[in-house]
Amino acid sequence: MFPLSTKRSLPMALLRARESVMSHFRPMLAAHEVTEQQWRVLRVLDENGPLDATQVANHAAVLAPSLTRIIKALEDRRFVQRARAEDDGRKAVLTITEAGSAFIDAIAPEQKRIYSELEGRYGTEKIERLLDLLEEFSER
Amino acid sequence: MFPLSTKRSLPMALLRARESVMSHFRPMLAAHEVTEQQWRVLRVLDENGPLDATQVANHAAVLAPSLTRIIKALEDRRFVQRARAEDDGRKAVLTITEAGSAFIDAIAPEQKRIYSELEGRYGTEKIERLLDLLEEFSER
DNA sequence: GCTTATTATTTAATATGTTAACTAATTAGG
DNA sequence: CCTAATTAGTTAACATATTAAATAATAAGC
Repeated sequence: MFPLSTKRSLPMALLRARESVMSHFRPMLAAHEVTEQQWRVLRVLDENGPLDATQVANHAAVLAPSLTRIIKALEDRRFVQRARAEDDGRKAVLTITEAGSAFIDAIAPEQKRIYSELEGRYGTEKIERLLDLLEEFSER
Repeated sequence: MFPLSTKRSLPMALLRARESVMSHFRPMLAAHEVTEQQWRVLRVLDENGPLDATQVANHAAVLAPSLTRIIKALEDRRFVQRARAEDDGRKAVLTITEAGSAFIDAIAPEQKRIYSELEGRYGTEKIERLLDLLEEFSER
């Protein structure tokens, strides 16, 4: 009934599809010397304004320990600033800098071009269908 | 047109869904002290008989450098044996041992139970639909 | 046959994933 | 208030991801 073979395994299918999709973006990221996760974190901060670390971790789908290291790297490049929340001394409020925003603006066109290429290859409708399905499988 | 926001990003949606699905299997793997990747490699060898390293890497969706370490770990537990291919001295032929097969047989029921639970939650049809879509997005 | 290119695997270096433990700050209960 | 529990973030330890370089064996071309 449920062969559970590696050929039709949900975790592996998700892994393969992700690897396949990411392969299109990787050269772009490498050319600009950012990792995939650093890029995600930066975009989250650019789109959603200042957030505390926990919120960034959730939005960018990285774990807290990874985020600590990622923020460190982004601070070194002056793309992100860190501050303590006034109302809660435990929280670290993260803000993207001008340089960070400029960096995103410089890369965004490339990213859009690649995404458009994917839409051309698979069709917008199919991608939407996949996104909808994936969302259903994503409990938070 | 193409917001490309992190909210509707294909790579992130795939990541989240995978994380969500894996969260159901992780406790099982931890209880038996295998990593997800070791488990994948072991199953590939169990299902497809002796294979060389490159084939295993492809089937299990791990990169060659990772496979080297994974095989090392599986050898230490006597779950896998390594040998040189007679016809090609570069190839490493990998074989699952009796202990390795027994290990899989011991865990497989748990794995099936968890998978059935997922099928109950999302419906077999929806899972099949997702698997089909994911396969389309997986160029090799 | 000898050099060159290719292939299979390993090693190295850096970054992240994952779990657990730890620190500091805040909140809850009595 | 004061202690216990919770929360936010960091650190630690180990495994994997990723890219590049190294090693060894085979194949190709002349």
